[in-house]
Amino acid sequence: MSPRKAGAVGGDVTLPEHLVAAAGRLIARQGAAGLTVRAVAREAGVADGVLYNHFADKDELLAQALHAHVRTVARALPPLPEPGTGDLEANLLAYVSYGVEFHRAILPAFAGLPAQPGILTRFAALGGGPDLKETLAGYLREELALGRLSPSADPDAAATMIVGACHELVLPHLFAGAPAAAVDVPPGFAARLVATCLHGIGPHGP
Amino acid sequence: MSPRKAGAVGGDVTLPEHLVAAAGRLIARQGAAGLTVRAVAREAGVADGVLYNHFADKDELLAQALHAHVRTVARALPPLPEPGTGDLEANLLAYVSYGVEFHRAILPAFAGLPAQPGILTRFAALGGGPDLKETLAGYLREELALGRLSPSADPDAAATMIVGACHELVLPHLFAGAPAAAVDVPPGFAARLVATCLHGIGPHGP
DNA sequence: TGTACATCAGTGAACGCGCGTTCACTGATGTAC
DNA sequence: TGTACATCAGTGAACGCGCGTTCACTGATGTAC
Repeated sequence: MSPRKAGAVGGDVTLPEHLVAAAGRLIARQGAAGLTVRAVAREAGVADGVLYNHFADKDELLAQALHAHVRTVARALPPLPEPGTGDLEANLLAYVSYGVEFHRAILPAFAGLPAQPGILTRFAALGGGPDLKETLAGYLREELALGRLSPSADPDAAATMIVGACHELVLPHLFAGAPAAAVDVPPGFAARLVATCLHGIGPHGP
Repeated sequence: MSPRKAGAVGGDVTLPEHLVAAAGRLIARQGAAGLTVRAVAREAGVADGVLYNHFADKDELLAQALHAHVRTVARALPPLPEPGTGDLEANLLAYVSYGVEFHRAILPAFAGLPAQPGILTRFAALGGGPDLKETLAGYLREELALGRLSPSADPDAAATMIVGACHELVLPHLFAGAPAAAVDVPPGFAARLVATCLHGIGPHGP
């Protein structure tokens, strides 16, 4: 009852998993936008058409590979700080570092995808990725409730600015054609972002 | 010595200008990423191949159309405030409004283009677009020199956060497949961003 | 145990399509006489 | 002024290519006897 096995699928990995992993490697290397099903098949070492035995179409395979890629990246990052623990400034710094690293690894994979809405729709149907802005806003709301922030602090506005800054440090490189790995943040810049957010730039500040 | 005129080119507009304008209309409507040369020719009301009499290839035409689109958008926006004039908070608010409007109009046109580096390279060779982050940083540097900001204010960090927030308000819509026009910023959110940037969220703030 | 057969996931050549691009041809206009 | 010709930008059918997808075929494995 067992039919033949695919050429390059080894061990206890199923062929769909093998295909998702191969697509994920290509996504990490060159983004999801320009991928072809033949490139995925070659990377996986299997026949061109085999993906249609396990996935409805190319979009479904790439959406699953994107989802796996995002989870892989998130797993490799250090955990985010808990409200009320440790130094506030250090915690915000951790959020900024996390955001920059996360977007450095994630944005290149998504670059170009707005032109292919099918993949994004299926990716969203899989639950999408973690929402860093909402996570940070939640963290700030709790710190505010704990009295560790100014009573007039605005968690949503602050989270939008901090996460936006993380985007801003990565995005221009994508549009300049630079490789994703070339993104480097000047030493101390994250600390300057945190200090600006904590103390403000207005004339009444310290 | 005058050969025939293109079908739909009227008045004193040259055919290259007519093609760039047609491509610009399509870019404003649906972005540059999925455009085909046939769609541009149909929009312009001319033959498919005529663009190759005036442009090296598709990338050159689209890069010029993008450049024209960006200039058109920038012309339609109100001028940015000058350092040392008017109310500081109102000036920052003007920068935020400008940034949101600018990105709302510009980002959809560029969505998907990182997958087509040729267009971006040619666009950059045309001088690219205005660098809002650098413009805002320059403004803040002058306000700092005029003593209208805290002496410890960090213009680059603040500009990165403010422009990043403008991106952040527009980008998620692009990745959710929403039409560009659907981007709406909650009333007063720009003011909250400015207040957060001016006064900070730290426990020592007001 | 050994042999013949049935199963069905994997295979990869082929299909249809849309793309960017080319180029032989068209025809409106200026020139020559 | 009227007629014949030369010019050359515009035209659009056709080309070559790569894509996503299909499907008749292959062959390793389990089953029957």
